[in-house]
This record gives sequence, structure tokens and C-alpha cells, in this order.
Amino acid sequence: MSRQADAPGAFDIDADYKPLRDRVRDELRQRIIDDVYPAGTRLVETEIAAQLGVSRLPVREAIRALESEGFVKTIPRRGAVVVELSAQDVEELFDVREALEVLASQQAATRATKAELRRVRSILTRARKALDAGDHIALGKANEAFHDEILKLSHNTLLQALLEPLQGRLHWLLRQTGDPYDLFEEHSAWFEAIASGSAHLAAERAREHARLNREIVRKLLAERHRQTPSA
Amino acid sequence: MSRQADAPGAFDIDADYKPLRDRVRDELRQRIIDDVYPAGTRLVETEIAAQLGVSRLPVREAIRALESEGFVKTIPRRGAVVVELSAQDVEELFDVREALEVLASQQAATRATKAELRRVRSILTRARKALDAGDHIALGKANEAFHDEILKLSHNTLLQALLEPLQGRLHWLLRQTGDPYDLFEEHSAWFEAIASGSAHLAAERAREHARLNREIVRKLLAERHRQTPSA
DNA sequence: AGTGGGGATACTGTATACAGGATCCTAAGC
DNA sequence: GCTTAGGATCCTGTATACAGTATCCCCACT
Repeated sequence: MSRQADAPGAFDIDADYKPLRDRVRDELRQRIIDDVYPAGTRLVETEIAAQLGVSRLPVREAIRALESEGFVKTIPRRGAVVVELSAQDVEELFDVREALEVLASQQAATRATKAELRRVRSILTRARKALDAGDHIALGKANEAFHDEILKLSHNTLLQALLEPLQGRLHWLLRQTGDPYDLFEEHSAWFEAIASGSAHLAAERAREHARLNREIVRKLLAERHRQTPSA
Repeated sequence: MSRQADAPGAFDIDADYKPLRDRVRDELRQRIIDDVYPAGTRLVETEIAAQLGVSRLPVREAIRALESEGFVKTIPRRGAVVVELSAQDVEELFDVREALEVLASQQAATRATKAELRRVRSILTRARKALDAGDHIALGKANEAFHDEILKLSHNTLLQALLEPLQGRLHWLLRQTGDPYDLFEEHSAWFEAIASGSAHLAAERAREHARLNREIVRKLLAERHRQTPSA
């Protein structure tokens, strides 16, 4: 997170130290998002440990972390399983996301600095380019980065801590549903509302965006369900 | 929590099994809330392990859990410390609490069953009695239970999972500030709004309640700060 | 052929052991 | 007297080891 945040001149040798558990957690999360471990997959500690060349303990702690992030569910004495997001889970995810993103947007409107706004604008530019180039991967990443940045503009660390894992699950969901929708106009309008400094306007845009997004995912899921009725 | 909640007729031998890590976590959380471990206290794994008569591992996992709940902060290779809630932390806590409790209240208004409403009403009665008897401890517990129940009425498990630890920290804060305020009229009005079935009204009441609560805590903290300017 | 029991197996839960980094104290130098 | 280098100590990070429980498969019995 904050590499050398304070004491700018200080020597900070091996500042990029990260405990094994964190690196394992990141790796496993990525595998879940990338569908290497589809829903229902059992995460067996010994297996993963052997595969990554570490002992069971870091794996164990990583799995616990993923549990608190909502990616896996563990049953006592039975181990961890990658969760399947039910329709209700998705609805709840969007319920909470909407509430928190509206708050983030409001606070961003009143607290964002000019430099921060510039940075977000540059992300939008990146998204535009990816869209024109037809690069779906880059577009998806830019869209994810956009949401992350809006979150930072709120200057509310608790909000960030809560919303980040939720967005992780949403991105997971969106990747499952296929190619990223064209959200460029949406994001632009939302961003301008924040940049205008009006908390009210920013809130309205955030809510609108969240609802549109929810509808898109609903449709995609309904489609997918029609294709694979029972699986 | 939910001992043998589902499958009423099923044999569920040792249903009350709980991994050591969970029992240790509960114990440590309680100690933090009860101010046995005041803010700034270092939680040394070996110490706690010896004291509780378990090995370091369950303690380690418990500490990780408390970290994700926001009670402690761990620095790599340095260990865990009970956090001190800064003024900004408190504000953020209330920001998020307000947003989520408004959502919970809205959903409760449209989803709560008659049986559930009866249960909440009985909690209010308990609070009333505690208030009349001047039993501050019981009043505080009833108020905490009230919030927990409202949360359940929302029938939104994600919302509950997110809000529970936040409320834990709020209760911690409120206990630090001394005797529980008289929130009976407030809670009653809020409850009636939910019982009326109007999402809009329920949302308004929830917001009002959250804001009042925030003001109370602000005043208490300002007072405490005046008494202990630097500590 | 179907069902129930017994044992093997696989995995988690917990304990112990060891390695390496951070802190703190002491002592020497300025 | 103050500062700083060196080492001892403490504590976390990680690995290994053992115990106990759940699952599964196979075989015997009905």
C-alpha cells in the first residue's frame, strides 16, 4: 500500500517486503478471479502448499483471508471451498455496493484535489483508447482502475477497506459474464459530476451508475442461466 | 450464536464444536471491548498463548481475525497492537454506519415478518424496563441487541456480515464513553417506521438516528479529550 | 442386489521447533 | 554527558510433526 509513505528521505531497504501469506493470498485470489479455481473447487492446504513450494501455514492464513473477503467458505474440519455466487448473493452485493459507492461519490465530490481529479481523467482517457482499439482486456482493467480511484478520492480509509473486497467480487463476476460492457459514457458523466463538486449530483450519478450496472449483470446472468439450466 | 439452528430434528452431536481459533478470538475481542487491553496494548502471541494454555497458532489466527474486524493493526515482523480510534476513524465509522444502516432499515421495512417485528418489540420492552430500573448495563445490552435485530430484519446476509464488526467497534466506543444514553424514544420511533412498512420513512428514521448518535459520541469524545488533553 | 459396518485414507486442527529480523540495552568513543 | 556501534534478547515468520476426525471404499452379510 504505502511504500515509504512517511519519512521521505529515509532509507527503507526491503520496503517491498511482503509476508508469504500475503503473496499466497494474492496468488489464490487471482486464480479464483481467473477461474483457475471455479466455484465449488476445494482448496486443499497441502496441495496448494506443495504446488507453491511453501509450508501449509502461509496457505492456511491466505485461505482465512480469502474467507473474510468472501471468496471462499470454510466448514470446520472440512476445509475451504470456492463459493458459488447465488442470485441472492449478487443482489446483496449490488445493494451494498450502491449504498457505499454513493457515499464514496459524495465524499469524493467535496474532498478530491485537483491532482487526484487529473489522475482519474487520465484513466478515463486510457479507457477511451482501449475501447477504440477494441482491447477488451485493457478496457476491463481501466474500468476497474476507475472505480478504485473514485474510491480513493473519498479520502475515507474505512470505506475503501470495506468496498475493495466487494469490488473484487464484482470484477470476478463481470469477468465470468464475458466481455466488458461499454461504460465509457457512464463513467465520464459520473466523473464530471464528482469534479463539479456537487455532492448531491455526484450521489445521483453514482446511484444511477450502480443501478445500470446491476441491470447489465442481471441480464448476463439470466442469459448464462438459460444456456446452462442446471449447472 | 446459532446452536443447532437448522435441521431441528437432526442428531447433531457436538454441534457446539468451535475451533480454538474462534474461542480465542472471542476471548480477545471481549478483552479489548472490556478495556482489559486498552488501546496501544501489544498483543504478543507467545504471552497470550501461554496464558490461555494453547499454542501460538490459534492465537495467531485469532489476531488475524481481529485485524480484519478493525480492532488491531499488525505491522509485519512487529506484531499486533490494539488500535486507538482517532477522531477521523470515528467519523468514518459513522459515515459508513449511516449508509449501511439506512439500507438495512429500508430493507427491513419491506421484508420483516410479523414474528420478527414481535421479537424486536420485546427487546424494546426490555430496554424500557432496564431504563426504569436504572440498570445501565442491561440498557446498553438491550440497545445493542436492538441494533442487531434490526440488522437481521433486513434479510441481507452480506449487509449483516459487514455491519456486525462495525457495530462491535461502535459499542466498544460507546462503552468507553461511559453510561448509555437514553435512546428509548429514538429506537421506538425508528422501530415504528420499520413496522409501518414504508421504506422511505424507515430510511429517514435510520438516518436521523445515526446522526443523533454521531452527535452524542462527538460530544462525549470532546469532553473526554478536554479532560485528558494529551493522553 | 442392496445395505450396513469396518477399516484405510486424506485432510484439518494443533503443537513444537527453528530461523531471521527488530528492538533494546550496554559500553565505548567523542 | 551525549551519541553510536555492537551484541543479546525478544518476537514474529515459516517449517515440520503429530493427533484426531470426516470421508470413502470395499467387503461381508442379509
